[in-house]
Amino acid sequence: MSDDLPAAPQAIVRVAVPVPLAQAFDYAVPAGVPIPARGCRVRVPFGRRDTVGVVVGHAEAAAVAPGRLKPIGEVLDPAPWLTEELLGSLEWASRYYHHPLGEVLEAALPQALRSARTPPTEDEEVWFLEDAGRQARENPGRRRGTRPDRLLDQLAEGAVAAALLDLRLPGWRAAARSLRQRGWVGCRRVPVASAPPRPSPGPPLNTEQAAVVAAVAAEPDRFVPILLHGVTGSGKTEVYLDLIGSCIARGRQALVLVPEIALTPQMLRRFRERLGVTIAVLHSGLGEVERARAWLAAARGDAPVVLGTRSAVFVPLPRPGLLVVDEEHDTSYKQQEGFRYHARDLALVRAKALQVPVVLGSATPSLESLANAEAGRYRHLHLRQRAGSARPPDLHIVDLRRQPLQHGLAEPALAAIRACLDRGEQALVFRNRRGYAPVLQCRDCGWSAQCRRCDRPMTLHRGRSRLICHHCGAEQPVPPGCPACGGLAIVPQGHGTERLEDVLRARFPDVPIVRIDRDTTRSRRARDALLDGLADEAPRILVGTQILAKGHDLARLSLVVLVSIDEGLFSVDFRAGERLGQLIVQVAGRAGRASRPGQVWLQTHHPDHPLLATLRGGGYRALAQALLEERRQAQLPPYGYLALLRAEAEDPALLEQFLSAACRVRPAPEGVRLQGPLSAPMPRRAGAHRGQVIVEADERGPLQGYLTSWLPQVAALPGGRQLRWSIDVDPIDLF
DNA sequence: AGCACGCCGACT
DNA sequence: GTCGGCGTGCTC
Repeated sequence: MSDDLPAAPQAIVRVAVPVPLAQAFDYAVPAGVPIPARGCRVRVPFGRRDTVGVVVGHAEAAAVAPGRLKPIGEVLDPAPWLTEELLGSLEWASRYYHHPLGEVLEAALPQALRSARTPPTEDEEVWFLEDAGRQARENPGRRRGTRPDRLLDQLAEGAVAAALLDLRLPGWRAAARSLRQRGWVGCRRVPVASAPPRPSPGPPLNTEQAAVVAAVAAEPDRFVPILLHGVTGSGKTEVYLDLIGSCIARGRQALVLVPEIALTPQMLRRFRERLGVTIAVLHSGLGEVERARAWLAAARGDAPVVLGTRSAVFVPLPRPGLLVVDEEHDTSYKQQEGFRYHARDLALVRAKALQVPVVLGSATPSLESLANAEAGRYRHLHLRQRAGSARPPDLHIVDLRRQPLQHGLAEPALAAIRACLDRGEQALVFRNRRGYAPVLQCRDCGWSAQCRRCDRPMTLHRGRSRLICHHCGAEQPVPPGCPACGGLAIVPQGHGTERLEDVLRARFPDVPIVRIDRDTTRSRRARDALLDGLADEAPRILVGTQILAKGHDLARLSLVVLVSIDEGLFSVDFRAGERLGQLIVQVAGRAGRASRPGQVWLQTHHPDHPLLATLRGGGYRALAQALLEERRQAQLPPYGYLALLRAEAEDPALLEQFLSAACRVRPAPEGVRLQGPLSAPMPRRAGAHRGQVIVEADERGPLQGYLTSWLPQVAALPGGRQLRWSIDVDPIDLF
């Protein structure tokens, strides 16, 4: 009888596999195996190997001949870790950034979940002393110093996690086993995140801060995008903490994104102490196990607060309540290789899908966000009051054309530093170039040290006695004489942080000088020591790069000198002006956080540059207005839309051939323009020749439509395999 | 991306 | 005669 029944239709799942291919692949689900839901990881045979993919759909019939359909190997998750919302947002991102879904999913999952291994459990094994063990420790005749004895000592104060015992007492397990048989010790599993909420109250909010909190509280379960424009020192973090606190109180999860360098132990401690909950932390410095643990804690809904950098935007939030993007203008939110997403933009996409408020905070908002606020798409809320000192810093411009510049620092700036130190305060000398000198040049024949793989000057690092290329990392010894003419007059040109440190040491021998850049913070220990030292309030001079531009409150800092900003004034990059304005304002914000107003001294050969005049006259707001107007006229973002096809190859002819073929392969429709082939602003890097095609459009829709039809044709171009190419939607720079 | 297959140069 | 170069094709 049952033989006559039609065979049950075979279940087919559509699986995204981590390969650079746009399609998903169909697999059969063997009879008797429960059909995995969307978002479940499955092990599948793929070509001649096995890989882990994610179920992205179900199908009635396979897209390939039944004979080619393979069965899935194993269902790795009984229930999906990826929520439907996250999967949907990732599918959106895959389409928007034109990056294969399988690779997007690969980027979103922690490494530990990308393989078939079982994910680390979220509870941990802890060992404790039984009463019998406690009595045994009292026995005066016990043999001291043996492993079992030391284990008893370890546990005497209370239960200890197995992971910690691994560190403190290598080889403890054998001892633990025998002691457990005697009933002296025991072990159990406890959840990691079991700290009861014990929030401590923060300072009372001022009216502006309270207004922001009220705006979010009014509509907690809706997508409300808020641009929180708060000057440095206005207490944006207090607003976040208050919002997160009420989010937790409603039993919801908050996701907070911060730029990489802003996520310091100090910040984490502040969050922990104020919110009184365990914070799941996700950043690049984490080990894979810790990373997976934090991710899973969020995915299970156990972590009330997730704090992380760019890739934390991919964390599942089963109980979503609030998204925060701190320093939303920061370019480190844009991934610059592979899947080139923008975490801030994806936070907006997710907040909309999750129907929760999203707060974008910055003292210097991106022009994109300002335009969105102006167009009414975001709510624009302000924090104008600086806590403590009432006044913004005074801006002084040093005209380098009228100043003899012996040492990179002009006399007025040096005098200001002296005066600052004499007041018992601290000065910050900011220079966006590490190393001793950006160029090493022969005075006789004009030769300069160039990187032969990048065609760019190499930076002299005098402490290490090396010439280093900051683009590809190539190193050379410093030549004793000019390699071109044999002369001995090779001299360093320009000033990096290392040289400024020397200059300042000679000029201010009585004052401690602390240099903070990638070279002095290379090792973790050195970095922690330097950052801990920042709390010191004695008079001194800090010299450094970007690293000093944000984070840390430096209570006694009252003077900031920007050594040179001229590169930023005349860069070819259309975002250079915006970046420079943000940098000046952010660095200036370091000064005068205490009771005294700060001073900012800015050295330039172009004191009359309109950017500086606007910034001086009307601050960041005025500058942003002016820059937005320029962008509008040039049809550049946020009033135009860009995508960039980048390519690099060893052979310049191959590059040219590929890019011009890409320009011809499909004509751009009305409203979309192709520009190229162009050579990249840095035409050679690490030996590779680099070029690009710019795709411009007046609207997002036509740009997306064109990319969707164009890119498959670009991918099919002959020769595409001999070079590296990628597409960058909403590029952040044109390099 | 992997990983195979496949056709032409210098080696045990 | 093979080991091995990387061009091209495929992966449900």
